[in-house]
Amino acid sequence: MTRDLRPHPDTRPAASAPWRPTRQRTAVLNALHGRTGFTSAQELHEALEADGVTIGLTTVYRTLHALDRSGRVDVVRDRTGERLYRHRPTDGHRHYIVCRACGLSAAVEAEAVERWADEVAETMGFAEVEHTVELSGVCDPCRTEHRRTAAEPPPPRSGRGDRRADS
Amino acid sequence: MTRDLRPHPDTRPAASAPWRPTRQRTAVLNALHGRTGFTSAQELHEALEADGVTIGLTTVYRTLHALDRSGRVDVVRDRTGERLYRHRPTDGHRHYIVCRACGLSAAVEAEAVERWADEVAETMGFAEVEHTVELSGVCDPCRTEHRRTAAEPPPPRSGRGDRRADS
DNA sequence: TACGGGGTGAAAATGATTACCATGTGCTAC
DNA sequence: GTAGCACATGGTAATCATTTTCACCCCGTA
Repeated sequence: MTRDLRPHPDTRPAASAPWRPTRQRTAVLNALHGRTGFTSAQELHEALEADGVTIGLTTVYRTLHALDRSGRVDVVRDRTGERLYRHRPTDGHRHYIVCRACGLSAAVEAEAVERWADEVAETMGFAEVEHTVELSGVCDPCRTEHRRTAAEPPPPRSGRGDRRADS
Repeated sequence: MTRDLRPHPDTRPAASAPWRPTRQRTAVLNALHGRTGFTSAQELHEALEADGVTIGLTTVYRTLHALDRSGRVDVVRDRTGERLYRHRPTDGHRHYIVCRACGLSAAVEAEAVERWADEVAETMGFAEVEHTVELSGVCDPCRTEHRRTAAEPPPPRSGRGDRRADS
């Protein structure tokens, strides 16, 4: 029926466990810093293996989870529901707009939304409110390119997260 | 790797096809109107079968898809990524806040977010911008109940979407 | 050296969603 | 009413990201 939502026992103990910077964890972290856009766990795993890093997919997922919990990465979901990760460039909660065609991601100012979420929570009498805001669209370059190559969809430029328009 | 994002050929033709109100489609629609909260396709299917309606899971998914495309239902994703559907009470794009404990859902005023999204789209040079806003929390009743029954998590009151605090 | 607590990862399991495809059903023209 | 056709249906088999399992490794410490 519904997937069990309780934190699964596999990752839960880490809540209080010390963070040991193992070879694999460091590799994941580095890989995340290397890429500037959003990346899926699977992509990350492939990239690591391609770079000669021996690491299990399980470990990638586990590490990404841990990073998420400790707020060191941002997570979005693409339209298929797949989770995409990205190292959090600065502190604090960030939101992004992602190009559906090329994966370009750009941080956006979301103060307004944060305030709105808090407000809603209060007026509705909800506690422990979490919010997810996902913005997607087609960036300018992709749009113009698309106009040129009428028929085919714009070729994904260089993987999902290899470009950026941050800062 | 990444799931194929193209609209799959199985449902695509319906884009221009007429909407035939078949027994199954009517049943799905009725079931959606009967429930006031968000419901997963699987839950809906179970409920229908329980009500004596013979219908394939495939058809439920297909119908929900069609309703989504035509804007007759709202869709959110729970934290596992599962899609939850709900009939759209009025016209226009609506946003909700959903209780993680009991499934209670309430429509919230989201003008602010809409405006913000449009603004962001424009300043970032993105077109065809879509936004997803998901708010979840713990509603007041669940909170008090939880305080009383210390240990166990608050018992899901009556299925994911059987309560509401709309209007 | 034995022990113990993370960590790791291959393989199997899970579970929502889709694809396939043979069959059904309701119009419409004749 | 019946043939033809386009849309619909639904069982079953994939897909596919993510989890779980569990045996094993690594490393600091007693």
